[in-house]
Order: sequence, then C-alpha cells, then structure tokens
Amino acid sequence: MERILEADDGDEPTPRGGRIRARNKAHIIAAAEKVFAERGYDGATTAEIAEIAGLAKSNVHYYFGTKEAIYREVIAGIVDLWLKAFGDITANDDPAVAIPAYIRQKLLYSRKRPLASRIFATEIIRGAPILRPFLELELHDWVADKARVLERWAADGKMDPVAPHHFFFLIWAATQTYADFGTQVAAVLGRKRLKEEDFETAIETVTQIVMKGCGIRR
Amino acid sequence: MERILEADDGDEPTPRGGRIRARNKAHIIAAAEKVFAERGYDGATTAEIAEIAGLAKSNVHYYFGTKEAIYREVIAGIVDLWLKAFGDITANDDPAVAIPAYIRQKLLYSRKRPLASRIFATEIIRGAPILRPFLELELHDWVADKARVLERWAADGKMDPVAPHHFFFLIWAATQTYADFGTQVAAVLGRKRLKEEDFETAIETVTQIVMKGCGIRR
DNA sequence: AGAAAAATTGTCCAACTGGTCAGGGTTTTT
DNA sequence: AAAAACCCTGACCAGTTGGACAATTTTTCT
Repeated sequence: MERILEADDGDEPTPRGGRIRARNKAHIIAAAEKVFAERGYDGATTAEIAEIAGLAKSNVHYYFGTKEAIYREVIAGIVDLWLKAFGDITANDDPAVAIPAYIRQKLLYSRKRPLASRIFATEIIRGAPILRPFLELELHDWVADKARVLERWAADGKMDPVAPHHFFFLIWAATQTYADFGTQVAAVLGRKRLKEEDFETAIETVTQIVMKGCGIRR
Repeated sequence: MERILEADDGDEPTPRGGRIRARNKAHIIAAAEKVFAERGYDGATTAEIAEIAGLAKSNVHYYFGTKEAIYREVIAGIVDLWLKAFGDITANDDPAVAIPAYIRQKLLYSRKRPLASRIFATEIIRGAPILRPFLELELHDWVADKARVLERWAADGKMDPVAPHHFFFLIWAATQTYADFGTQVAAVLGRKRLKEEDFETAIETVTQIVMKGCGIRR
C-alpha cells in the first residue's frame, strides 16, 4: 500500500521471494486507481488496468479474481487516507492551530492524491455501495466526537457556535473540490494544470474564510 | 443556450413533429438523468433508460440516435441550471444581499435537482469531455467578471480582499456537496435522507461562515 | 539438482451492449 | 378519405468485457 501513485519504470532487477506478488499487486492497484478515477467503475476495463500495470489481463485475474475485488482494495486504501487525514483534534487543542492544520492537511491530499479523492467522490455519488458502512460507523462517530469538541470550544469562547457537522461538510467540500473538480478549477483559472501556488492560495483563502467566519482568533 | 454543446452532430434541419415527440423526449431525458446519475455514463444502459421512460429500447433510439446524444442533451439542461443560478451580481449590488441570495439559490438547486448536480460532478471528474468548452469560455468569463465585482467591493470597504476565484470555488463546493455527497452527509447526520431542516441549517451555516469570513457586514 | 509452488499467458466464451432495420401502426394534413 | 408524416417495435447483429482454464515458464524450497 506504499507506492500507490505512478507505476515506476519497468526494469528493476526482479525482487525475489513472495515479493513478486506484492510488487504486482501494487502495480495493479496503482493502475486501477488511475483507470477507475478517469473512467469510473463501469467504464474501467480490466484490460486497460492490466496494460497500464504492464501485465497480461489473465495475470491480473490471477491476483484479483474479479474487477470488484480490485475496486474494493483501491477503496480500502482511500479510506486509510481519510483516517490519516482525520488527525487528532481534541478539546485540549487550540482551534487556532488545529483547524488550519486540518485544512492544510486535507488540501495537501487533494494535491498529492487527486485520483484517490476522485474515486472516493464517485463512490459516494453512486450511493456508496461499498463505503456505506464506513460512512455510517467510523465517519459518523468521528464527526459526533468532533462535534463535542467544537461545542466545547464554543462554550469556552474560543469560537462562534457553529453547526458542527456542517462545519466539517464545508471544510471537506472546500478542500476536496481542488481534486474532484480540478478540471473546473483549472479551466476557470485559465490554467492547463493547477500549480503549487494555486494550492497555496487555496489554503490561504479557505483558512482565512473559515477561521474568521467561525470567530477563531489566530 | 443549448447551442453551446452541439459540437459534433449535424443539427437536424427542421424541428420535428408534435407533442408526442416532446412528451417522449422529456420522459427519456428524465429517465436518463436518473440513470446517468446513479450509474455514471458507462454504467448507464439505454435499456434501463428505456424501461424507466416506459418505452421500447428501439423507440429511445428513434428519438436519440445514440447514447451520447442523450447524455449531451441531459448535460445541456444542466448547464442551463448553472446559468440560471448565476444570477446577476453587479458592483452596484450590496454584497450583504447578493451573496446570501446566491448561496441560497445554489443550495436550493442541490435540494431540488440533486441528480443534475451529480451528473455535472461526474462529468467534471471524468475530465469534462463534453463540458470543457463551457468551463473555459462561459464559466471562465463569468468568474472573471465577478472577480472584478469582488475587487470593487473590497476597494469600497464592503468586504475583505479575498482571492475572488477561490471565493467562488468555496461557495460552489460548499453548496453542491449537499447534492453530490448527499449520501455522506445523510450518513454522518444519522439520517436516511436529508430533510428540509438540514438544508435550512446548511444555508445558515454556509452563509454565516462565508459572510463573516469575508467581512461582509449584514 | 529436482520437486513443489508460484507466476504467466494465449485461448476461449457466455453475457451484455449500443445500435440497425424492415415492417406495421397511428396521427396529422390535405 | 387518402396520403403523408410520424411513431413504434421485435428481431437481429457485431463488438466488447469479465472471467475461466489448461498449458507452460519461472521462482522457491528441500
């Protein structure tokens, strides 16, 4: 689950032992992430995944019995990303520090792992057939917990009282849009691709509006 | 308005026939919106569209030669929605009125036309094969125009100086998330479906954070 | 080295999909 | 009431796709 982005160039000396399996599975997952992101679940073909992974289609089916199995593993990796990005926000933290850090973290994932974000997005849009348990259990509880933190902060005068759930919806939306809607953002900015500075401006703008908008003194 | 998207097909020379045609095409478009929204472009089948529309598959192909033609027409309708939601924001308007109205308008579309919003989202995520011209021309120019309005407002002390493009990215994201990610929002809120009051809270929260965050005095 | 395990691939196929078409039915126009 | 225009459909088809499988090669283990 380490090397997930670009398939690396072809000819490292072949690793030995059971590593062939690990390496090939990683290549398949990386290729699948790309294909699922740009074609969607149904649009993706195991043939294209195999080609990008540099394997024969039948070999892909040797490692993953079905296309859905590949998809599930891709999704599992994406959930890990979310869990990492959660961070640890507690009532003891200073919102003036924790919130900007969270926004930055989220936005950096949009920059570094846009494909993952897009797959996550289409999975949700499709009605979350795979991710529903995650949403209803882990995510629900996490937000419920953080909602208490926000209320505590509000009670302590560290921020305005804000509907806590919707506070997170706004941050998630505002940060993921730079991955999911990257095409739109780039087009509107008149760019071909988003640059580093675009993400810097995004971080500043989102942070500024959210912080001041919630009355968090920096 | 619809001309925007007619890139490839040779237009029919004469607008055809009667009310049967209009009615059936409307049924097909409505069905297609549903199917495209929950299955994606590739996942959608003309057979399912036909079934939901209450027509034989061959009859669907009688009205729309190809699946892509159906998709293009669905997309065209969605662009109209966007254009309507644009509203007329000018430098003469009071941001304390215009911005909340815009947010509300956008959020209401998420409530009333979630399927349209989701199709728009997947189209963008796919790389906007159909919508790219719209993004690079109409939308780009509209935002460029509104950017000047925001700068004027800032110069007049009516709001803080905020990167104008990113200001809109945030509003679009924060409002459309209630349609595109409705499944996630509902799961986190512990609901089966979003209720009227959820949208009311959303409107309040987003408006509050954006307004105060940009220093717009209400 | 030799056996066992793992990896690889070409071939094959059943299911499905978008789309065609000829023929027949229905509505509108003249 | 014909003709003309429009509407409808079952049957059909060619291309694609996920997946199965047996045969073969490569790697690992003893």
